[in-house]
Amino acid sequence: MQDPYPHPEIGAVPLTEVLHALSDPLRLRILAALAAEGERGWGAFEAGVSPSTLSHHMKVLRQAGLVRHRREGTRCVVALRDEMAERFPGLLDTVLALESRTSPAS
Amino acid sequence: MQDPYPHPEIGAVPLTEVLHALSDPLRLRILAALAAEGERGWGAFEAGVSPSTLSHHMKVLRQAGLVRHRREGTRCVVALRDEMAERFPGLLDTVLALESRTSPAS
DNA sequence: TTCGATATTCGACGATCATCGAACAACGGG
DNA sequence: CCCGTTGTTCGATGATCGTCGAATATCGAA
Repeated sequence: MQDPYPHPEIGAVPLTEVLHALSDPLRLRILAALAAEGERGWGAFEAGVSPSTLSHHMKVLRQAGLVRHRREGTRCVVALRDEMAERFPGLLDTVLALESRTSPAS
Repeated sequence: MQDPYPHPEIGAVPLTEVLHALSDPLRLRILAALAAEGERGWGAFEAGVSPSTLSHHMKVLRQAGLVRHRREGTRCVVALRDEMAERFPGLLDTVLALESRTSPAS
């Protein structure tokens, strides 16, 4: 948990890396939660996996330019990174819309 | 090269499987070529990989419901599978549009 | 300064992936 | 019927992935 977190230059992220980051059910659920309810404390995710695994997925999302990590006191706040909508317009919106239609939010 | 080829029920394909199929540069180029010029003989792809590798990627695309393989005499014709636009509307269009903008067609 | 809460990093493990060459199967043409 | 063309399948190999527990780092609070 260092600060600052390494975030990639958004223009340097390849499309295929973003698509790969999106191709996992858990990561998709994380993004859907962020899109629905805004930013969120790291610990507030009920992922059903160990902390180390969750940390791994967060890192994949961060390196793909999809989320930003920010330190807030002793915790970590995760938020969608809005530059993604400029880098790849429509991509995240489309995928999340399809995801919610296919696997309905409880 | 058997006939008929096994094609999945389009409704049974998970979104994450499609996204995974899309997350490879070569597969993306194959789809872009099909979208740009319509169906195409298997052998007409200049993929820069061995036939067995190309066959593998074709299989991934087929199993993800993105393309259809059809036998035509002694050859094999590959085409985009249009049911994909009903299963996941806008997904392929969005991705291909972004791909062509990011890596310009020569 | 010591302690607990919070998240990352470090092996390790089995699974999947992208790639290749070799062997194989199916078909049309001689 | 034998051949060449056309893809697929079958190991094999090295890389990456998802997962975990243990160890570690950082910060606020006591």
